[in-house]
Amino acid sequence: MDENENLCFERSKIDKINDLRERGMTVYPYSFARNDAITAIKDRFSDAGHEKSDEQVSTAGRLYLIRRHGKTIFADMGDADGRIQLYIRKNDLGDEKFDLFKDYIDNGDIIGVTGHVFRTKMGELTIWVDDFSLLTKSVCALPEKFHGLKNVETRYRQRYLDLIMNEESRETFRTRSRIISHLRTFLLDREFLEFETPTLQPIYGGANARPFTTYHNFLEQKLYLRIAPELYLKRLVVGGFDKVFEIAKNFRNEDIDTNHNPEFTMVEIYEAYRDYYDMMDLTEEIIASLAREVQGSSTIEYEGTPLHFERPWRRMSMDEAVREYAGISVFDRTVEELAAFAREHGVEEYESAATRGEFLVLFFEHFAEKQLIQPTFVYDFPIENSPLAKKHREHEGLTERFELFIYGMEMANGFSELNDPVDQKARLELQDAKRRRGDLEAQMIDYDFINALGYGMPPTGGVGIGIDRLVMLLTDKSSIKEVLLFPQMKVQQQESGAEESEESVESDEGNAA
RNA sequence: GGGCCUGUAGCUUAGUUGGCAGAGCGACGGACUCUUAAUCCGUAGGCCAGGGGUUCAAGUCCCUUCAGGCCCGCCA
Repeated sequence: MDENENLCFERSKIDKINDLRERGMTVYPYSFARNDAITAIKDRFSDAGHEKSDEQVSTAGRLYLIRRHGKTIFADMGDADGRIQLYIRKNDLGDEKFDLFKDYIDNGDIIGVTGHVFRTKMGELTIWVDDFSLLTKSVCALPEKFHGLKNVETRYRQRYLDLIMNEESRETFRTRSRIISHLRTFLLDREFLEFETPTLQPIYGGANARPFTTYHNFLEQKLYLRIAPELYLKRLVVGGFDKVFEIAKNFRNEDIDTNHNPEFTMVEIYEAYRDYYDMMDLTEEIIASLAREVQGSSTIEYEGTPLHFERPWRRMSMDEAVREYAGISVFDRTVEELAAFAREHGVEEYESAATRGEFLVLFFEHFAEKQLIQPTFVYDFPIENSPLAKKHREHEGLTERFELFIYGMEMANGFSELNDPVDQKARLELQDAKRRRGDLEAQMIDYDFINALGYGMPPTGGVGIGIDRLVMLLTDKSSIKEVLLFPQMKVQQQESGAEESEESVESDEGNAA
């Protein structure tokens, strides 16, 4: 083995494979007639006694723990959902077959077995093996059998190993799958249509964030990975699909931490003839339903804190939240008074705030956000940083926008969608001006989107729910990396060979010029 | 961007005021027909993340680079 390749291959296991092939054996066969999953066998034979069952079973899986006892072997075999013990005797298999197992089968190998089920003297449900076949030889050593794989970095970088070794990790991702599946069913049952809109977008929008940039060689044009599907889904509402959703991977070129990964999953939902109150109701229903589905209860525990999902949830305007947690109402004060208040209380970045609306957001984030532990909707955001939300029906300077906070984390964001094309044009022009002044996260103007609104979008409510954070909440994980199968990690430096040459990847900037 | 912490064999890890780098599992060889972290005997396996320094002597102290974790800031 070339040591520069940094492979986990083990000499002794490669040697075994060569021996087996010399003896005419197939080390990597094509299929196996597996009749039962392990959990099915355990269920079916739960009341088995010490006598072998009449019925023969056939199952397959990975060997986790082989215990050799001379002419007898015990082994634990596991598949996706369970483990079961195997009992193998020389008397039953014959010398040749038994020695084949004894000498050539290792922990980590995948085998198929046929046999009968019984319970050992110690009470363990076990397959008394009549015959086995090697289905896949593992050439890399499994981590330690008792402590398993603990190293966090390895668990993220080699998730397959994490999944092989850690049932807790498998359980987390099973739950993630169930959450997405249940979410989809929930919406389909309510006659929403699921669509897929472009991930590669010539103009990005729908959120304030820095994009990833790429280039299409044939079209000879710059493209962006979407930061949100919002503007495309609203085009569908214009087109007449009045209940739509997309479970979308979004991409944001920003920092990575325990709550952020450059690519993440969000469900965005739009329903015509609804407003933001309706979308709060819908969000509440969805998340409460998911909690019940996953935890079997409307109360879950997150980092030791019970969170209550029974409806209705607390709702407060941003102004109310600031009045309660900061003890000040921005609408009763001058901007100068607000700046003084901010300085007194150590509010970061207050120098750039010039309007009551901006102070409202600053104070909310500084005083209130982290305190919103139980599910809480905060609504009526200032117009300054909500360019896609409809103006408030009563309050000047505010929009009909809400966010949902749980355990201080932002979980969802929704609006009464802005459908006045003239207003939308003006708001995006404002964003564009900010962008041109160097605000890297301000939005571009998508004139085609404005034209779509020009044809008329019915009054519409929309909401986006962050799926990764929801999975964190429902699986009690404190890092987003624990709920992403393959979190983004920095590429590890290769031992630099002399022939190392940069693939001639064309740089975005160069091509975009 | 700031702070704190971590990196020792394939895995899990010990390593004292600086004094020969140790164990368990796994691997390899052997014994063992109801074990289950099986047990018992033996063998091999380490550039202590990389680089530099202090010292008679560095896993240990200092500087630096890399990777990772946690917290803060920033950000939907």
